[in-house]
Order: sequence, then structure tokens, then C-alpha cells
Amino acid sequence: MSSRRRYWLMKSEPDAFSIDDLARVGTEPWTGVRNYQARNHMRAMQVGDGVLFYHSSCDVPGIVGVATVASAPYPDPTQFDRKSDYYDPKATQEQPRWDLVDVSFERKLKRTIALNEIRDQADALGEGFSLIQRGSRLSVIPVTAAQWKLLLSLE
DNA sequence: GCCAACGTTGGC
DNA sequence: GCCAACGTTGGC
Repeated sequence: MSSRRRYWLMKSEPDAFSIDDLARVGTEPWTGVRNYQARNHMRAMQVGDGVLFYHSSCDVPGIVGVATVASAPYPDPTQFDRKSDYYDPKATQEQPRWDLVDVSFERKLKRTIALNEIRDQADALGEGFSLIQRGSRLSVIPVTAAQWKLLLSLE
């Protein structure tokens, strides 16, 4: 059973893990997501899905690269690690709470597609795009094929 | 089950 | 550094 390729936007703080870091390592497990909605989006991911890599909490927040989903969802190992910032005492090996996927570098954009430019496209992107919804903090966001195409056309 | 308090996110 | 918005926690 497979379905067509889906698209996502994933936020990262460049001080913690940037598009250049992803370019260097090639593939990275997306650890540390501790929000149920974001987790559920990762659970819906399939190998080969497209990812817009977004830099948050920085000088120019925006989309900086393209990546791909490189694994099926699996339990985030940091939830079991007492020494990790992401340790979750309520998670067990038998009943993990947090899943993640591996993400692979595809390319870095020639320039940052800034959040304020994305906002200018609000009408074309449509109502449901939570990146530009007021107060939204969701770090893993579904993107439609049309939104994907539009956003990358801004490069 | 309600809701106040608290912690976090993230743009500015 | 500020603060609005949101999610989670825990007392009742």
C-alpha cells in the first residue's frame, strides 16, 4: 500500500541545527519534537516525501532548503535517554510516545524565502496554511502540492 | 471536567 | 528583551 508523495514544512532553529548542518551530515534523525500534532504529522510521513526546511528564531526566518523524508516513522530514542533534554519519563520502550523520521539533505536554496514574502502570498496559499496563521507554533506542517510549487517558485 | 498557572515558541 | 499565543499540568 503506498500513496502519492506528500509535502511538509519542518522548522529548525539554525543555532541548534541549520540547513548547513544538514548538508554536512547528509541525513539526520529529527529528534526532540514534543508536540502531539507535529508528531502525528511525522507519523503520516513516507519515505520520499518532500520537506521544506525552515529556519525559525533567527534574523530572517524563512525557507532555506529542500530535504526529503528518508525513513518510516520510528520511536525517538531521546525520549528514553535520561541524560537528554528530550527525556520523557512517561515513555516506555513498550509504549513510546514520540516518533520521528530521518530527514535527508537535498539542496540549499539560492536565497532565503523569507516569512514576510510568504505572508505576501497568503491569498494564493489559502486559509489553512498554519505557518502564517497568527500565533501558530506548529513545527511540522503539511504542505499541499500547490503550496509546494508556489513556495519554491519564489526562489 | 474546568480553568488558572506555568512554560515554551517564535516573530519582532 | 518583550510579549502574544498556545499547549500542558495539576488542583479542585
